[in-house]
Amino acid sequence: MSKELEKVYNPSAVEDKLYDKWIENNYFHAEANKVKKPYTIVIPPPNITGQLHMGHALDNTLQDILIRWKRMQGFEALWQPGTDHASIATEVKIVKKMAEEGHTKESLGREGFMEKAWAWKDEYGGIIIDQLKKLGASCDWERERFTLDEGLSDAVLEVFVKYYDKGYIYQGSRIINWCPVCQTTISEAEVEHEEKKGHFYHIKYPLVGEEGFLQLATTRPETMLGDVAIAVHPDDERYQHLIGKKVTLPIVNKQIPIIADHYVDKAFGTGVVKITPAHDPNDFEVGLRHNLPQINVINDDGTINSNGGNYEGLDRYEARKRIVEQLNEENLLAKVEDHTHNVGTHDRCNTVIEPLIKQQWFVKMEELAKPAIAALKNGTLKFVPERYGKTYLHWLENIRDWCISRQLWWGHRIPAYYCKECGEIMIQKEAPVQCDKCYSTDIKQDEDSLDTWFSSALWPFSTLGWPEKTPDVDYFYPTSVLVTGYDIIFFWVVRMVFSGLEFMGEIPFKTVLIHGLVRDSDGRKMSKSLGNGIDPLEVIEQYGADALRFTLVTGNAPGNDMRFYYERVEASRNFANKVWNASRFIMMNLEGEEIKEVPLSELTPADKWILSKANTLAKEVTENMDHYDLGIAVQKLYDFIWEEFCDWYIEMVKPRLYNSEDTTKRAAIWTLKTVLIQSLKLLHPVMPFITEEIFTTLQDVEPSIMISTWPAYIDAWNFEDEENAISLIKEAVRSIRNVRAGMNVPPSKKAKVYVVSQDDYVRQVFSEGKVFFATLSYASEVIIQKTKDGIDEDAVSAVIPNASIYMPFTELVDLDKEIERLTGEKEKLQKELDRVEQKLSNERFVSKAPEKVIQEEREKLVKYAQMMEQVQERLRGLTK
RNA sequence: GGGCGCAUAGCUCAGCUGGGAGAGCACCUGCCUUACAAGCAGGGGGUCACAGGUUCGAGCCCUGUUGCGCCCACCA
Repeated sequence: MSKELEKVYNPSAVEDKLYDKWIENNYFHAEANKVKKPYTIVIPPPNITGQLHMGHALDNTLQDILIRWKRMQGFEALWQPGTDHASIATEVKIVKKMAEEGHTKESLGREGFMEKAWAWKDEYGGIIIDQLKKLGASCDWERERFTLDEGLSDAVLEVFVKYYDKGYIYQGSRIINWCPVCQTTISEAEVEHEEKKGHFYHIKYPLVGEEGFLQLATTRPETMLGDVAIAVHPDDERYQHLIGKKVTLPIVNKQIPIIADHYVDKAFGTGVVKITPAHDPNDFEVGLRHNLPQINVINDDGTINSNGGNYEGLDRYEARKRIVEQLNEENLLAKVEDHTHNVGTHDRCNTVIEPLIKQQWFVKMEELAKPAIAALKNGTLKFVPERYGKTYLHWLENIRDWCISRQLWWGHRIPAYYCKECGEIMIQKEAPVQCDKCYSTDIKQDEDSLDTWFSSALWPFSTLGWPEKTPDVDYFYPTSVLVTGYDIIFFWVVRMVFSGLEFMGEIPFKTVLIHGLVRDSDGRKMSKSLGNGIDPLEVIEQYGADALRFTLVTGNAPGNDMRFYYERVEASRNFANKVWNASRFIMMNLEGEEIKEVPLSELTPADKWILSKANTLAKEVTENMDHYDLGIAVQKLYDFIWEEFCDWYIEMVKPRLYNSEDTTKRAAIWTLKTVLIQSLKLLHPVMPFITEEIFTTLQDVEPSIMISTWPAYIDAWNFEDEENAISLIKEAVRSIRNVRAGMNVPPSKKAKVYVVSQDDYVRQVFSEGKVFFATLSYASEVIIQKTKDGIDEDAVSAVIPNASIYMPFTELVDLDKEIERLTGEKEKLQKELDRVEQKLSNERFVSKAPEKVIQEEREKLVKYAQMMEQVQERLRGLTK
């Protein structure tokens, strides 16, 4: 009845099978359950345009680890999945595909377009979900949502109307960021500032009514077509006499006033600034202060409009070139300098954005930001690592109103209805049949749609059914933790927090776990344009999902970027294989019987030692996970399983397994199995597949490791004495191996090993561990005695605290080499002794350091002195 | 201009509230020991960027310096 595993772990042979099993058994499903405590994570909804990349792999691995862990801990663990319609990103793709089919948005019209768009969603929207499944994500797929589905759209309308009624949403003509390629507005957060090389054009504006010029510099000469003034600082002595006078605007040949405004920096350039309210955010403000006209000279597509006179129809950059030429011809161009400056670009398409004045919808942020700021300051909301709280605060404290309207079709259409008769604006969830005011039925809905983040801001509660009062909302909200990259704190985290506070009265999550970027092996960002991205699916195919997951959480602290390279994946894969083979070994030795509980009293010191270590491990791993120190937790698991369990315990136990007469054999088998299961459970959240495969093969009692119980610390498993005893034997084994290796003695060459100690306890420890001590130290025989009587003078020796070890080799040993080795040992010990003695003779140390630390130093002193004595004695014996 | 982070072994990185410097990979030596050569045993290798300070004690705390990196910001 004992089962067997394949010789080498083959992930692709088991992963899909196990995932299907989990799904079939509904293990991922969570429901409001009053008996249990909820633990909730909402997935950062991937774009339906997306393919799984390393960033997703990391983000979702972290979430899956937390969810699987909490599920095992007995929480009702919900991982809420779904996807985002990603309005602009998706619309771009849809339009592109339509173009290939010979269609445009205009030719299809809004309805036709939406049909195509939904078809596109049906075809591609599920790809990334399938990819997440390959990773092992234990989302509750029954609950999968989409930001444009009915319920979530209802939430969006509800929120829009409530904000509007409260006066938080308003429509206004403001200067906004316009993308001439995407032909839509974008929010502040979507503008990326790139340092670009450009020019500084110094232009002379002739004074009106007197000789001379005012010289100023600009990086965008084409905007001068829309200049309405030039400004100087009110206190600038150079220009005092000119304030209130006029200059002639070159090219346009129009007189514009010279005004004074504090916005101008006297020290920068000539201290003179051209004012173009329609195309610069600062100038816009200046224009408002001075009641200046706004002259728009740029069309939506980035060409010059009819206000640009001869330049009408030219692209903004062509116009720039020609305007500079004309200025030069007219001797009004003083000079052109090279100049690198920050240029705002659209984060989606990299186009230089154009500030334009347009009628748009905005969310007033001041009041909404206040509670979100307070939540962080009073500690209800926490960031891990903490420093990202500062990023969050800084953004909120300087927040500007949020431009939410987009000139796109793929998204939530703004629920604003205009009466064509009287111009009344009606904001309501359902389209009105007639005008509230004049009862006309000639009503038109606003053409614009909402920023995609408007709907994802509601994700933590809209996915649970809000605005309906569902039991799920009650039970699962607020969620427990949000896992995301630092790059979307502004876009998403901030907006979820203020939305949650506003509509639910509670923060949407207690903790935000921030992770960094996965970079390539040279530290570069993985990107499509560089072509340096690594496909997680390929890694999974080649090494297994567990190896990928393990790699992504190893050797990394929260919030830090990491480099991805295959050597690390190989190391993870090797670890998986190690676990696999250790399990295989144990199963081979189960002897086909179900091992019944063995009383702890029947365990040998070695058994108790590993059990005690496994017990401590459970405690520490749990603590580390509590603090989101997953990297540390994983490191501990790795060390324990590979070193303590495989390299030491399994080797210790072999002689007992191979000896059918050994009375402690059953205890060994029980311990092997118990510790293995404990290790598998602790490892399961990180490596779900391999642990499940082994767990279910190993035993028939429990159907799945993922619904088994997370190991708790057990007092009865704490064996301090045995830990000390085994660590003494380990030290002896290590020093014997060290000595043998130093003399090039092959393992096949066995030797008698004498353990000499005056200490009764030490002799007892070795005598209890005699059998495995012999194997591990390549001994033909182990003799434990109180004195060195009868031991060959030429025997090679090793020293451990309170005992000397002698190995008489039958062949000639190089005595000089032995003396050299012992001398080296002596020097090392002397150094340690000096250090400890110096410390202990320092009065201030003895009087100020904690008692525990002092005691430790004293113990070291005794130990080293004792070892020193043995080494010296040994040296005397050899050199006389 | 403001904020934040990083600088630890040849490489990539851990190092929790300060108490004798760690891992993986690479390197050197020896092993096909009946779980695993994707392995076993042993080993070399670090003025923890620099300079001060606090402390009995600093990789860790404070100040400053240098070099990288990121974020934010309206200097035309």
